[in-house]
Amino acid sequence: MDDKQNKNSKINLSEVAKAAGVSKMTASRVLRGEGGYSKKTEAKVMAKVDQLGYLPNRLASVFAGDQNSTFIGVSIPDLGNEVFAQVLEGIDRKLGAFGHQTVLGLTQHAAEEEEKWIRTVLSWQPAGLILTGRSHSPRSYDMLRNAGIPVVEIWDLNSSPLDMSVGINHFDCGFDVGRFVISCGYKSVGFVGTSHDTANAATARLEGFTKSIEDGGGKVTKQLCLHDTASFYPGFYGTEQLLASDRNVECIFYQNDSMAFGGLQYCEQNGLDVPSDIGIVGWGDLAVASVLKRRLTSVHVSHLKLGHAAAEMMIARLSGEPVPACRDIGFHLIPGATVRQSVL
Amino acid sequence: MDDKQNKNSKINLSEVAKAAGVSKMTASRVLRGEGGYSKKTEAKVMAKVDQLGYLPNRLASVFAGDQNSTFIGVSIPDLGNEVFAQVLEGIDRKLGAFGHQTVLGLTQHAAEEEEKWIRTVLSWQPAGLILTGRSHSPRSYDMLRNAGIPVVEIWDLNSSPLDMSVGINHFDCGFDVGRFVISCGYKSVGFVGTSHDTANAATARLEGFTKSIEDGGGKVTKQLCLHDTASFYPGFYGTEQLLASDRNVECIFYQNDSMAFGGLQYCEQNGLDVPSDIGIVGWGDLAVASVLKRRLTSVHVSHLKLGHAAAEMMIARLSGEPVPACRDIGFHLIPGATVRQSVL
DNA sequence: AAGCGAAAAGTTACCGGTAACGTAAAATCA
DNA sequence: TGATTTTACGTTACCGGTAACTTTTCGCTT
Repeated sequence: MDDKQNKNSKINLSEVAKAAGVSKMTASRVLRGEGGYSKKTEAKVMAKVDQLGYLPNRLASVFAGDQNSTFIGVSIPDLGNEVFAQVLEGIDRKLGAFGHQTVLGLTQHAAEEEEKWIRTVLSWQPAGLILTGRSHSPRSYDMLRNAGIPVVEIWDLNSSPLDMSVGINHFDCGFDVGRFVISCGYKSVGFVGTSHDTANAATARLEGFTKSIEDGGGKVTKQLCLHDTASFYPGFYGTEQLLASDRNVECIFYQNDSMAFGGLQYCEQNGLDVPSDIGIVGWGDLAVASVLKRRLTSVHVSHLKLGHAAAEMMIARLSGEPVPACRDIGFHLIPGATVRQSVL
Repeated sequence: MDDKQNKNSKINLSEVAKAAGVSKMTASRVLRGEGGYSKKTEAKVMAKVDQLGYLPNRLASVFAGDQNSTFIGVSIPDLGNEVFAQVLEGIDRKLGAFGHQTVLGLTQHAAEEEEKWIRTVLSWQPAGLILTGRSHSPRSYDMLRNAGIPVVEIWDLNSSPLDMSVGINHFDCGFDVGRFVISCGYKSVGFVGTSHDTANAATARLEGFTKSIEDGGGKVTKQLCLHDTASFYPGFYGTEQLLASDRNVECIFYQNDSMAFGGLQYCEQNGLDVPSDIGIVGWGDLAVASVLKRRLTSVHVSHLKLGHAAAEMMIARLSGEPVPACRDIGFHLIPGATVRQSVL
């Protein structure tokens, strides 16, 4: 009953127009501020809009206008990783400021999940898509190409993106970290992360890291890829596992600072001094690092800025401005104090 | 040119039907699996769907069917607070599993932002709304009532919700924490948080806390509401500020564990022993607490479960099942080791 | 073979707006 | 004042699907 009444009370443009004594078209013009009507008419229509509490049906107008909607589909692997939460926040804030809406998709790092989500979200005629990661299923590629809408791939910089790409080069980043670790005199190092996906950015970092470690005469003796979120506790027990299987590791590179902090705690609670007994290197310059006594060796990346950049590229593209295909937002190494002093 | 071609290549149901040699309606029936067609026809249509890469236009079908969409609008204050990121993750995962899409809105704890977002998202004819918090602008209330769609208010349990409510009673929660703090023998206590909004859940916790502290003969001598996110560093400098203005505080209650950990770090780095010099109480049982040597005194709330519950209520309601107006997901106090031993 | 009912397919109208075009009224001009 | 332009508004058709109804086809019965 209540429901029925509500449905009845959901007034549309025709009713507003009728109430104001004008045609539907005139009311439409007034609402869009398109011009071509008198002040008097405008006042009449707006009065009725207020009085009746009219809310336009954007579904209908997008549909009618054959234009795209203001939806932007945004896919993010998971929100348990602080990094992605920040990226999403950056994207949504910027998009919102420009009148766009975020349709969220959590893909759990799985290409099939992403494909399912892409299919669904495309059926809503979004204005564009922002996807995390550069590897998609073949069908996803087909759908994305056919859709003919802007696509921004974020996170891992893609020199030949589907359309646009913004992020950093994770291989290079890992490489720089490795070189730095070598310069601190470490030879036998380990890695603790959670990515089990070869196309993943963290994997790219590990590859770059391994390369420069080996170039420098060292060795990544042990790498752990846990099936878990990249958060504190996996860093803790990952460290335990790694050290249990290889006691000679001198320095550990973690997927991010949260994990690194978990590792720090493990060491501290097990009588290992950082950095004299073991070196700890994080990634991302995350919030937790800001309160530690000893500056965590890490890599600064502005995740919020990454989100902003992605949204800006999308918006620029939608308004017809020329947009470069790739944008590198850069990173910089934070030497920190959780490794031995570098000779550099 | 590419664009034009893409637009042309965006085929619709009519074209599929024509290609398959059937009417639009028959093709529609096949795609919806509605029945009333032969196996042979089904095969013909599906073959063309695959061949042409047809993607249905959900905008049109929602519009035509006069049904609501599968969108659910979800408003969240911010993602810098781990708590809300978890809630959102819980909501989206559950909604996704039932074929719904999340349209995100970050309200920055501001009722006006929320109102703007509600207006926009309602124009997309969502199936329902999930809102964080129980206080909305008068216009928001009007719009929500007029929309005639299910609304779930999460976070702070609302005994007279707009429609449905799920969360915990934050006043009671704060009250329990206060009673526990009193039982540990503390008299002069402080609070560090970030909420400057009186209708906020954290404020409700503070009120409950203050009540029981005063009931127990103690006093909340200093309360700090920072204009910042409820994260690590604000906990750190908030503690510094609080102690600078009142050296006699024996125990501090924080808005969440992240802030509490920031406080812990401040104390440790400034020669204050926890718990002998000062007691630290967090809230939320967040990820960082899992790796600390000393169990952080806190309150466990399952944020993921809260998100699931909200989505479940929404889905149940949409499928016509009876749903209780309120659902309390509960909490429990974690005594921890960052306060003096309780006499309880 | 005619009759009948069910299954399969087609027709029409419509959802709520907007583009494109048409027309009446007001303003400007010769 | 009549012709011409401008402004203000109305009409019609359509976007891409689906509900409701109608028509055709087909198998089965007697």
